Amino acid sequence: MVLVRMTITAENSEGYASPAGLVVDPVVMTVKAGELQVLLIRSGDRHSLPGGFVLPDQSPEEAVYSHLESKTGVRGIYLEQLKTYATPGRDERGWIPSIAYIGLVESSKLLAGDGEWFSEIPETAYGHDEIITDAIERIRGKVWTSNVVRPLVPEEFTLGELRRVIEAIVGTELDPSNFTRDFPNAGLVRKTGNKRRFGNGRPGAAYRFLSADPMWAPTRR
Amino acid sequence: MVLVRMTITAENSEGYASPAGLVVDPVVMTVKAGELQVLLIRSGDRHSLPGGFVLPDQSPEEAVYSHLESKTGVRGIYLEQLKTYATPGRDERGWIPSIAYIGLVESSKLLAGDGEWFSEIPETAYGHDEIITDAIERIRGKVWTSNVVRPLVPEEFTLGELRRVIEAIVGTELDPSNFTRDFPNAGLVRKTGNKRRFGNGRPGAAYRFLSADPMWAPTRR
DNA sequence: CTAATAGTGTCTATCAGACAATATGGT
DNA sequence: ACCATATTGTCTGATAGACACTATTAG
Repeated sequence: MVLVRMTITAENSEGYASPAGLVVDPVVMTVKAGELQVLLIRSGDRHSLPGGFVLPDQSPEEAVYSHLESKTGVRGIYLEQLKTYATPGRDERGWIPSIAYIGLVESSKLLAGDGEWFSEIPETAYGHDEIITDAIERIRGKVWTSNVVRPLVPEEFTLGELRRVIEAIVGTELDPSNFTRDFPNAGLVRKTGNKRRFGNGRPGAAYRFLSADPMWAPTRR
Repeated sequence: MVLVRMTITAENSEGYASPAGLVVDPVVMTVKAGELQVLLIRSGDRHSLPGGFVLPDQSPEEAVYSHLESKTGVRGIYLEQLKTYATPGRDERGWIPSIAYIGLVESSKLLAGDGEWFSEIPETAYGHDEIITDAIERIRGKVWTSNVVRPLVPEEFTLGELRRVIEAIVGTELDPSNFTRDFPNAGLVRKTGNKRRFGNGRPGAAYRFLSADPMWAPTRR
């Protein structure tokens, strides 16, 4: 039995074969039910990242925000370039490099019905499972020294609230007292002066992230 | 006066405009004369990274090694993907995304006459100066916690020798005694038992990197 | 009362920066 | 003798992990 596939091809004005297209794929993650989850859309009988083709004269950033919004309703988030995947055969449609991006968003920001959150990665199209694995690794590395998790907590939050989110991302439990002592020293958050209740226990001091824009903790050598 | 340019275009078998090509650009750096230097080739009246087009059915990695070797004679090095640059207008030849790579190599490995080392970045073509800036930042971040600098020292080296190389990369002086005390603790090198002279002073213990393959220091949280 | 969350304190081990002092080679 | 490199040691302050203990709220 022979497997037949339709592949797209392309040729440039000099007569050489060229990529059939350029796609962008956002790996958008959230923390929901105490777990790190990834935003995927249905793609035939499998699932895929909510990306798509870049148009001529469009920057990859424009394209990735546009596909993400039209397919899932997620907008106004920060996406950072992760890596480009262009191994031959990765995309069965043809020679189509994919530039992957990462971002975090509150799970409630999902508006359109096409997107769904997954904590276990289902079968994916276009080799998207490798991209997701890389994305999780990258996000884990940035949690301690940058304000990446900001979109996952309210404007004001307690340190316990923040700790639960970080625990979900890194996948391990953290000592609450050490976390309260140490995290504020990273220079990413400040006390607001307000109190805030999280769960049933004693209300705690409310904190804010210093900046809504991407920011690294000071004093990394 | 109107500036006229030939631009390459492409169309795929579905009738849509597609990238005119895909290029790969290696940022190969060395330490020479106590300075971090970048390998560039002449490109008309400017300079550029020794990269080029990816062929159909070729992986970007194959392509980047092949262009690097044919243009500069540099071979057998490790290249790591840095970032992809695809802003419209970046490459005046047309819609041509560039996947950039980084690598380090001993300056003596340059064989072909087309390549040259630069410590000050000259005027570059195709927006390559931005790529070079990003590459330098990335390499500086990896020096402490990985064995990236291995290609820049002999098989066996003294800690002072290694320190000079790292100083050149990060651009600051390091305390010799603290460096000898601390660097071996990172778990990337081991004493060989031999002695080695570097410069005119007292001979020191010779060290080797544990692995020739890319490796991170253990115990990063 | 108990359970849940918040916060302080304490102890120890490790690490980083500054820097003194000594050791071993060349010229 | 003097310079360059190598190495050990010492001090101090910061940091991280483990963990005891207290504080404040809901139910």
